[in-house]
Amino acid sequence: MTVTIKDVAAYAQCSIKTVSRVVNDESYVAEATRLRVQDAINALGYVPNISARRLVQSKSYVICILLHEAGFYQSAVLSKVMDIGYQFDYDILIQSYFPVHSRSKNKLSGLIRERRVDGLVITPPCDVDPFLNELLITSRVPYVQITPLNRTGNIPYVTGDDYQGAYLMTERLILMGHWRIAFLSGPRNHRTSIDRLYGYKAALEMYRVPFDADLVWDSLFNFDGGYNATKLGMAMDNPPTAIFGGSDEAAIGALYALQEMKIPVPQKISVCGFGNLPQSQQTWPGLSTVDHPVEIIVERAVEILLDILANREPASRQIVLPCQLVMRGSAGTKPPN
Amino acid sequence: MTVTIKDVAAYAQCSIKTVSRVVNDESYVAEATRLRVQDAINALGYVPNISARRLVQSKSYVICILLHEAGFYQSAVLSKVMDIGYQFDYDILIQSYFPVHSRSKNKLSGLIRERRVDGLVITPPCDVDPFLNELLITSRVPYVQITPLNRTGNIPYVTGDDYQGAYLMTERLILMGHWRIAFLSGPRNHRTSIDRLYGYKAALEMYRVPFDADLVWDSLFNFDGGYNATKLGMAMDNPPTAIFGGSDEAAIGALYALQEMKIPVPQKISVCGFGNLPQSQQTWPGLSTVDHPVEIIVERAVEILLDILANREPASRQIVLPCQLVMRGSAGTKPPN
DNA sequence: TTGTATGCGTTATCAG
DNA sequence: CTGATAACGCATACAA
Repeated sequence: MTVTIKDVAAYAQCSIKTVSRVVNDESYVAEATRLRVQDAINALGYVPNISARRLVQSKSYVICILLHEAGFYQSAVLSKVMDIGYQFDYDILIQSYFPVHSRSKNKLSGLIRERRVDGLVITPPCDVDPFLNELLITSRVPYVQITPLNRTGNIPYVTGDDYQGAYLMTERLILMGHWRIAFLSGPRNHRTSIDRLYGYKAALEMYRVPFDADLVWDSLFNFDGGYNATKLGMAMDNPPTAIFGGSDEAAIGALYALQEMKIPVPQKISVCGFGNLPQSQQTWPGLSTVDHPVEIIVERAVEILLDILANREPASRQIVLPCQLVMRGSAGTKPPN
Repeated sequence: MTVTIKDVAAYAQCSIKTVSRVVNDESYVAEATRLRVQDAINALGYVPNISARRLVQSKSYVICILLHEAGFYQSAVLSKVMDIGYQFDYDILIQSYFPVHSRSKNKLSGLIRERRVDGLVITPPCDVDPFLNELLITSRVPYVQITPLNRTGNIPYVTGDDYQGAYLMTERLILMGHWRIAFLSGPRNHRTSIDRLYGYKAALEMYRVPFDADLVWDSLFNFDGGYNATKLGMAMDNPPTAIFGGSDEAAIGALYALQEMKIPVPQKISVCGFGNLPQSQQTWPGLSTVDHPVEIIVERAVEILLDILANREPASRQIVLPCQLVMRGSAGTKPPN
């Protein structure tokens, strides 16, 4: 039925090992033999059986991208993954991981323990889950983390410089005259959220702008969170003249809330986000934001993983990429009182 | 090194076949033996080698979702895929397919011909590519299409009723007093685009609203297309009082253009989309749109594929799901002249 | 209810 | 440069 390496060998009148050599581009094959084998392969339409190769090499040639939930950030990650996926020899598996579902745990556990994947890229906030960490350690499967919580040890990771990005944006807002800047914060165990808050605080301090804890609004980094926080926060006695969303999603929620309250942006209040997700350039006004280089981060993470799998020492195992401001229409100078 | 079925058999003092039976939940195993084997498995930490199983069964236990590019629609598809992926025994591979890149072709070709995947879900507009079709036919790999161009033959597909959805929305706009309704059309070879245009035309006809070819604006179904078309179209002598975007993306582009031109929505002009993508509820005003049940479509498509792979006859092989209107703030009654 | 023997299609070893 | 042969770990007829 299916044509195997034996058939090719018979057709080309050589041993299967020689066919194998040709298929795998090994050296020490006479040119004449190589051509004869190539012909045989074409004539018979031979395609190597990947399962056999995997079995004998104990490799799956699959890497897994682990994602927590399906949000806009995750979509951006997946976009890039798709984009590069066809370029290398590994297949890319996507897997969601919800620690609360035991089925999800089992699935992932099987994936790793049965060696169905050679390595993983872990996206936040999967890395905070103890079960996953235990699994990764005990199974000794290689992995690279994206923006992980814990950056001690020798585990490879790639991340954007959230602290620096938040600092830059806060500084910019201050330079535009804003003194009362609300910050939409995210989940407490999310490293990204923590760093961005610190960056915000650091800039305030540097410019001697008093920090007001009442201006740190919990948003969970999503649309609804940003919306609710803004609705609530703008009702305070002394509302801010700028809102800095720790994530684009939250900032877009804030934008929506302000529209609903008929508070004009940026005339009355400025709004900024963090991420520079595709959505941020489609709002009106365009969302000023911090470019968090997701695409490069994903690319680097996959590169490192592939290096490790190939026993190459990666150029760098721990990468922190700088963020940049992207100013659009949603931020302006502080309005006169 | 690694513990195999033999080790378990030795430990449990039985044959490997018996271990195999226990592992695969086959009948005809004495309860006592089963327990002994279970103990051995636990004691030794045995995990079946998936590659060996795959080799001997000639199955990969992997299904592939084929996507064309990385847009918001694709993100919605992936979200759902992720959401259900951990529930079944197959691993999910995502693969992009750009017919113009030969590398992309090679990758896909290898994936299918090397039987690295047992089946595929094809999303639009991948299905219009002749190379892919040829590949799918000759390789005899099972697949299910989502919203395909060609619906003849016996190839399983799942789609939303684009014609009906567009009809409903156009009707609604007419009933709100609109007579001049622009339609943002998509790529000509995109079945979705064609059907939505027909639905639009049919409603106009039904209500005896004259069709004006100048009101069909090319948008490519994306943000930029919608933006450009609107900028251009609104400059005409007799501009429309409503814009019906054949896709949410295009409609969001239109919304942006109108904001930029300071034409108030919905006071001066109504805007509607098609898709009900997550983005459509985050614009201001909220985008009135047609709910295209992507999630259900994906779910059904995967179900059908799994049925086929398990040699079960699917409940239905060709499914057309109705669309529903979702009215939000962006559409209102026609303004007085 | 249990076991034996064989094959799946490669890659790897080591001798020619 | 080439080839015979042994793994790889499991499933499955076929026996017992």
